[in-house]
Amino acid sequence: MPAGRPGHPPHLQRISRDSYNGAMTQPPLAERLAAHGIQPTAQRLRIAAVLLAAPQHMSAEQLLARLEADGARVSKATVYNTLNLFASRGLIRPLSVDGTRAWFDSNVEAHYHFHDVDSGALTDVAVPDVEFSRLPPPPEGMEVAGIDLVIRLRRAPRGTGA
Amino acid sequence: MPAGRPGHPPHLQRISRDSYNGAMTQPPLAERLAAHGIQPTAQRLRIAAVLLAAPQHMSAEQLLARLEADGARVSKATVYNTLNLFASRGLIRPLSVDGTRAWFDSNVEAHYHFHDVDSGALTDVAVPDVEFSRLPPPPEGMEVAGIDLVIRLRRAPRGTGA
DNA sequence: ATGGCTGCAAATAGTTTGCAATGAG
DNA sequence: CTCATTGCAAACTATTTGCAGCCAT
Repeated sequence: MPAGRPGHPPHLQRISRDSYNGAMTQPPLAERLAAHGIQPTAQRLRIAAVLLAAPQHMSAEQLLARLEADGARVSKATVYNTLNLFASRGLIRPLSVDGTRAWFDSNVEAHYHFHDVDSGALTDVAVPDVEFSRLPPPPEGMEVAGIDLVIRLRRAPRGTGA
Repeated sequence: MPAGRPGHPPHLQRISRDSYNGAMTQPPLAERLAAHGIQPTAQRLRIAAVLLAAPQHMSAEQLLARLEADGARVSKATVYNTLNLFASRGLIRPLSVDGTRAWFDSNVEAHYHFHDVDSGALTDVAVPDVEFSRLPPPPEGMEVAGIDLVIRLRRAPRGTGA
């Protein structure tokens, strides 16, 4: 049932809570949001549909552009608010890779990143690909909340690649 | 020649290239700058004097505040320009720890960081305290330019600290 | 005189916030 | 009806840029 959107162009808003997810292995978006205590509104679902479609990294700007290209009607403020909401509820993970922009990772599982400093591209590094044989103990009264590992890459001088 | 102190005549900069460093163990600042191909101007030396005084992390804002408190006359633009210049020449290292601000680390030696997510405090983690027993090979044609490791800390529930 | 560096302020970029309007229950 | 959510624009914060003046050469 197409949640009646405000008298908006009918062809644009056709997301109902599961139409985007019917064929996927993951639980429907609405449920995933609900599981994190997030009310499934139309724009939240659209945002989730784009960002949570696959493990990926997106900036607010990218996400907004994508939404607009898809014909979704979501304001910039809502994109930011929603991303922050998702992040605060643990649905997505904010990344600090480049100081100028905020990135959000739809993959909240532990993992690390390659960062191509030339292109800015971010690539996942699976947990088993990294192994710490030693880590410092956290200071008194502190505990480790997470480990962010970013391996910066640059183009190899030449022929050094493999 | 005594370096200008707070409340100083509007026009003149009386820092000469080494007045700030005569007693330190490191090579004079002017030489350090020169070694990185940076011309030692008055404000660059003042900025370097503050930031390079010890291994530490500072934001542009902090640095500017400190300079002003010290009575140095350096504009915000110059602080940013200088930090970027220093960073591009490898004199300091930019850090991406929190997406909202750029941090600069006066310690360019390889090392890692603790980041207290509550207070925002940054603490160094020495290289020998971390050991990787496995790291992924960089993709074809790429080489590792650096590794940024940030261990996020939060206050332990209680009594879990030691 | 020349060229590099600086200060200032305006311009950008990214993100947050205030508030009225809107829609779901 | 009521409340949460949204959109818009203005407000903010962090950073960069344009340009004229100054300094050392």
